[in-house]
Amino acid sequence: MAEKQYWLIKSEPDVYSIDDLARDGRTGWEGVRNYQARNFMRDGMKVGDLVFFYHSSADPAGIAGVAKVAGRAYPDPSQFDRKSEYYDADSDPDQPRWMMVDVEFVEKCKRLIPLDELRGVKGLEKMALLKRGQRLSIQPVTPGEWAIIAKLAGLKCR
DNA sequence: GCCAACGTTGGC
DNA sequence: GCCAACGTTGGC
Repeated sequence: MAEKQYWLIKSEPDVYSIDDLARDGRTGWEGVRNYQARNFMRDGMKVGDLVFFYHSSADPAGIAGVAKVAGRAYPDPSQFDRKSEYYDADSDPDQPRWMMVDVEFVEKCKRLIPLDELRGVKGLEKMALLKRGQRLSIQPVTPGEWAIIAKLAGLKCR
């Protein structure tokens, strides 16, 4: 049994927020069109892995809650949907280019932890999210980083 | 294989 | 709305 891993996924709350996930319970994380992010979903994410739900392009941006990986990666159907904004004409149905996972709501932070605050927290100096110019929408989180943030956010799952 | 041009992300 | 940073594309 592989060690449980931790992740972070970004979402613009105007598009899909932690409250939306709480309402839906579970959702498909479709539309990821970046190879590195795809690889994390396809090769890294395992059922039960915990995921920080990060609000990007928000005021303030920050960590809003926790989800968990609900299933292994599967081909993202939106890549074959001509009407979808995520349609990819170059993706071969026999060898789908883009994958997605389902995520399940776990809990909401007692308070949102703003990006600005994270930058000042001891122990998070090397966190991927805080690196300059970091745009990756799916990132691994170390157990140490998880523990620090979970405590700050008053989360039950640590 | 290089790299300029272009498109996108996301903080501010 | 601006723009720095970055990923992708395509000409050569």
